[in-house]
Amino acid sequence: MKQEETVYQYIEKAILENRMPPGTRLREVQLADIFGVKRGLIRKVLSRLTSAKLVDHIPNVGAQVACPSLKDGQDLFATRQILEQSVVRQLSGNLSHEQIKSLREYIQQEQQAYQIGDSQKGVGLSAGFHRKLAELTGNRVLLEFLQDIINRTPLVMMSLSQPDPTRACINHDHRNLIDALEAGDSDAAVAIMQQHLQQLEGMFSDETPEPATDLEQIFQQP
Amino acid sequence: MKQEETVYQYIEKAILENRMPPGTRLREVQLADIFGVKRGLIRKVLSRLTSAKLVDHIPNVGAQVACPSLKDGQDLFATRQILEQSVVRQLSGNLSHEQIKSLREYIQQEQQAYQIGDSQKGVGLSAGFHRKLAELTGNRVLLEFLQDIINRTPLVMMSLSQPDPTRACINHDHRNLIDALEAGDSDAAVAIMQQHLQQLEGMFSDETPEPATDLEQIFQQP
DNA sequence: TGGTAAAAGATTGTCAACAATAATTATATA
DNA sequence: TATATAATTATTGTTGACAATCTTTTACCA
Repeated sequence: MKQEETVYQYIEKAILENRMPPGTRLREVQLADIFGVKRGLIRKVLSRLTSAKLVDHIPNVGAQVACPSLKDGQDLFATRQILEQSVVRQLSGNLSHEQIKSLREYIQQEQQAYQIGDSQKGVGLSAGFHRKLAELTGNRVLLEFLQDIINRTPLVMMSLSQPDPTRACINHDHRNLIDALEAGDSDAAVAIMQQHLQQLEGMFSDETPEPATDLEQIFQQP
Repeated sequence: MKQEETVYQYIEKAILENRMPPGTRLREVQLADIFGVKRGLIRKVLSRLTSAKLVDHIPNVGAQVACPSLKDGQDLFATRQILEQSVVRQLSGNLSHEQIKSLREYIQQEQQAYQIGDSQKGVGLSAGFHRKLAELTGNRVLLEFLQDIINRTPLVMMSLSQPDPTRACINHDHRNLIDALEAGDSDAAVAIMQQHLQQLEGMFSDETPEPATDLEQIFQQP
């Protein structure tokens, strides 16, 4: 695979999984050494992460994991409501049996992950469920935007709320949502999504986590 | 001003104003010579324009002005409908007298530009009106997304429709929209926006314009 | 003539060395 | 000791030269 893409995904994953809390400094030479690549490649990756708003870049000082403000979080969730409510309204009553079946299988995986205590995997699958819904609309621009928002959400949660295993999506909601989509009850589907996201947003507080320092250790486990 | 920003805006403007039609090749050394900057700076700018989807980049071949497909255009407009309908619904009945007045002054400028035949300026102001609405929501994420969409729209129109001075926003719609916003008639406001965008989208065809070749000439006039 | 292969040219991609800037430490002084 | 200032170190930013790749031209042959 393309080297740049690999490095990008490693760092992105480490940020999304909160192994590098907001504020953690990302030094170019250090990252280059860790991944065994040239500094120029790291610069490109950090630049991309910056435009994805996962990283803050201060000229002549450097990059650090982004620290979204409370307002950033509120605006993100407000926009997410607009887009995801539209998604479920579009999908409601318009999914094939195969598509419904595929969604049900997906949330079963999700549930299993939580049951065996792998909340890390569960959170990832929960985010994946929302992406899957966006994919089903077939609208690539909408998918692109929602992907962007979904990726930014973990950082917002980390910046603004206590680390808490229950902060993930509620699997029960996902099941109810699929039922409503299958039944073609678009009002119910929209209402479920609205409450679902509101509940997530409700977990904000004003705690600020400590930045990480030991990057080598963080990238031990791929 | 920062050199990179200046160059970015020059090239962006040239693309948005259709001085470089879709498919026009953007050679690094040529652009570097034109703007009197190093090639590295041009590479950064082209990279940013690529992630803004105004430029297509083919590895080891180079950059060219993006050629959005018909589906790209449809998806873009569908997403624009979602976001802009939400904007006017939020704004309806929630604007101060000053804000309404500012909007009216704005479309007066717009109208004047069209009346004196400066359709170039008119198109720019029309796009600005839509951005202004997004700004008034106060939601920076929403603004960011809509800005992105508004910037991509001219390229879509150029790729998919005949160059046509009437392709711009209809000023009359903008006036009616402000009236509805002031009156707090959100349903009317949404309906106006819906029809307004639909009309714009209706101008698609399957013509493909010729790429430009003489970049020096294009950048004569800043 | 038409088509294929080699050579030449043009263009993008990468890198290592250097420059510029910021952060840290050491030093001097009241 | 506390503060200001200078020297040092660490880090990011830039550049020119070279490498890799693609495109065009040329030469050759059936």
